[in-house]
Amino acid sequence: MTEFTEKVIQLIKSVPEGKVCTYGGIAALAGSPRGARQVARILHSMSKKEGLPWHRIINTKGYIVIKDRDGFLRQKQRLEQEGVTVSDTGAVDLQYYLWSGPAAS
DNA sequence: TTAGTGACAGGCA
DNA sequence: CTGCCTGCCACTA
Repeated sequence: MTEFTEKVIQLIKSVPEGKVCTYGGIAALAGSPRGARQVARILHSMSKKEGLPWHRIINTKGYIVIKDRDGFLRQKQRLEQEGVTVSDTGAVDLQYYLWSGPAAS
C-alpha cells in the first residue's frame, strides 16, 4: 500500500455523487500525472471492495472504458442512479459532470 | 532479466 | 467522434 494508492483512494472517496472524474485527473491530484494506468489498476484491485465508488472514474474522453462487460453495465447503472446521464455507448457529459478535485467543492 | 499486457493519455489524420 | 500510434508505470509469465 503506497502513499500514492492511499491518495488515489481518498480522492475517489471524495468524489461527490452525481459527479465523475478522469483517471489522469485522479493520478495528477495524487501526485503522479503519468500514473493514470496505476489508478486504473488500483480500481481494478479494489473493485471487489464495494466501499469504493470506482464507477465515478472514467477516461479523459468522457467514456466508460472497462474490460469486463458486466462491470460496464454496473457502472453505467450506478451513474444514472446518481443522476449522471450516460449514453448507451458509455459517453458522459464531462463539461457538466467532471469533478476537478477537492478545490471544486 | 526480458517481454508482454492493461478499467489510460495525448497527438495526429 | 473514430482510428492509429507512442509514452508511462506496475504486474505477471
